[in-house]
Amino acid sequence: MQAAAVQQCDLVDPAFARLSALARPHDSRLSPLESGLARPQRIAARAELFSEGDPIPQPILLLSGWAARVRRLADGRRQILGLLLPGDLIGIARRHDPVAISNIVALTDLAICPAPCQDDLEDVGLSKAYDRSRSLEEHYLLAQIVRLGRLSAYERIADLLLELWERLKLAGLATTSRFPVPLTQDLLADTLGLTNVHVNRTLQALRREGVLTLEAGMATLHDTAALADQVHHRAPPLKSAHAD
Amino acid sequence: MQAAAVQQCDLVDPAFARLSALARPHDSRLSPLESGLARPQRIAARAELFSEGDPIPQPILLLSGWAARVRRLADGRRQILGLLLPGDLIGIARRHDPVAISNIVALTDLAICPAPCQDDLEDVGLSKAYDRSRSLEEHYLLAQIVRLGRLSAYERIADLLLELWERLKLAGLATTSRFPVPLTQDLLADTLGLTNVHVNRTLQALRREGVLTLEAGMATLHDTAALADQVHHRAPPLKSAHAD
DNA sequence: CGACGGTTTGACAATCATCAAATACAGTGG
DNA sequence: CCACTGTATTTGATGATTGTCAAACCGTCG
Repeated sequence: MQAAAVQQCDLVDPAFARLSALARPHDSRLSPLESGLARPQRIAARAELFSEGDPIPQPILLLSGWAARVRRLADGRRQILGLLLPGDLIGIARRHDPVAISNIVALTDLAICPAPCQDDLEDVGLSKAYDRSRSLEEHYLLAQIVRLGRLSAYERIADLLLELWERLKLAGLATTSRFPVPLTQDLLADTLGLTNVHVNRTLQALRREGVLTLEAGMATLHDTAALADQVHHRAPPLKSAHAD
Repeated sequence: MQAAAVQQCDLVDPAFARLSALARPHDSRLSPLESGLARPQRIAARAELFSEGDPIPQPILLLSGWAARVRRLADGRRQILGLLLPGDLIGIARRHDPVAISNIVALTDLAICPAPCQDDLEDVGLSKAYDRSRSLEEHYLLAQIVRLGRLSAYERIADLLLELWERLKLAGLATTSRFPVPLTQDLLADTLGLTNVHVNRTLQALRREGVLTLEAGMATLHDTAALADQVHHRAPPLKSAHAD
C-alpha cells in the first residue's frame, strides 16, 4: 500500500482481509485491489445508495459500515432482503449492463470504493475471490429464505447472529464471540419478518436463557459451538424428495 | 431446427421460447442453442438432480417439467427455496468450478440438457439471455424473501401464482390465465413457509372469493389485472431508509 | 378390494401481531 | 446544567394468524 492508501489502512483492512480469505488457497497477488482503494467515498447513514433499476456502472466494494438491501410494500411494510457487511461486493451479479435489483440503503456511515476491475481475468486470485463472493451472496439469500420460511422467531435471531458472526470473522471484524451489530430492533424485525415488539421479547428470552446477548450495538454469543450445532441443522441429503 | 432436433420440437420449444424472449430485443441467432439440444436427458419425478456441494460440470438447461431447490432441516422441516420451470438454467451462478449451492429435486418428470456453451462470448444473444436469466433468478429469490417475510398466507399464494404465471408466459407455457401448476398442497406449503392444512384453507378462501382456483394441477387466475395490482405492491423508493 | 397419496374437516393450542403507553437514553439548545 | 426532543427499548393487554393433531374423505392404481 502506498502513500494515499496508507492513512486509510485500517479502513480498507476488513475488505482486504475478506477478499484475501476468499482468494485463498489459490492465494494471489491482489494487487489491483490495493491500487483501486486510494479514493474511498463516504456515505452517510440512511442514505440510499441505489434504487431498484438504477444502473450500476461498476461493481462497488463496501469498505466499512453496514448496508441493507430493502424492499418496501405499498402499505408501508418493509422487508430487508439481506445485509451488506464490510468486504461485501455490490452489483457483481450481472456481467452486462448491471442494474440494481433492489434498493440499497446505508444502515451506518459507510465507506465504499469502486471494486477493482473484475474483468481483468489475468488476476486469477481476485477473480476467484469475486466468484466466491457471488456464491456466498446467493448462499446468504438462501439462508434468509429458510429462516423466514421455517424457523421460529427464537431460531431466526440465533441463526442470523451466527451468520453475521461468521461473515464478520471473514473480514477479521470478529475475533471473539463478541462483535459489533449496529442494528436496531426495528431493523432486526424487518430483516427477520417479525415485529419490533416480538424481536424485543425474543431477545429477552435468548438473554434469559444465556444463549446470546444483544445490546448497545454489541452481540455476544455465549456458547458458539452449541449454537452452531443447534442452528446449522442441515439434514443429510435424502434421495427421495417427498419422503417424510 | 434440423434433423435430430425436429422430433423434439415441442419438447425444447418452451426453453427456446424463454431464452429467445430474454435475448430480445438484441435479437440474436441463438444457433448454439439448437445444436446443443439434440440429446435431452430424462429424469424421473422425485429424483434428486444435485445435492448441495455437488460439482456441476456444466450448466444445465431445463427443457420440460418442474424442479425445486430444497433445503431440509434436521428435524424434518423442509423449505423449498425456489422453483425451476422449463427454460430455467441450473448452475450458471458461478464462473469457476461451479458447485450446487442447494439440493435440486425433480417435482415432475423432467427433460434436461447441457446448456449450450455460455463461454462462447461471440454469441452475444445467448450470452445476454443467460445474463438476464441469472438476473431473474436473483429476482425470484428476492421475491420469495418478501413473500415469506412480509406477506400473509393469502397474499403469499396469490403472489406466488402470479409469479408462476408470468414465468410460464415467458416460456410460452401460459397463454391464458389458466395454466398448469403441478404442485401438491404439501409442496406449496413447503414453498410458502406454511402447513399443508393452512394452505388448503387459504386456497378455499381464495376460491370462495373468486380470486383464483387451483385444482387438479391447473391454476386459474380470475382477475389477473386486479391481482397484479394488489400483489405487485412495490412502494415508490423513499430517500430516507428509516422513514415510517 | 385394499393401499396409497392427496385433500378436506374439526377442535384446539401456540406463535406472533397489534395497539397503546411507559421508560430509557442521547443530543440539542436555552 | 436542565428542560426538551427524538429515537430506541420495554411492558401490558388483547386478538388474529397460523400450527398441531387426528380423522375422514376421495380418487387412482395394482
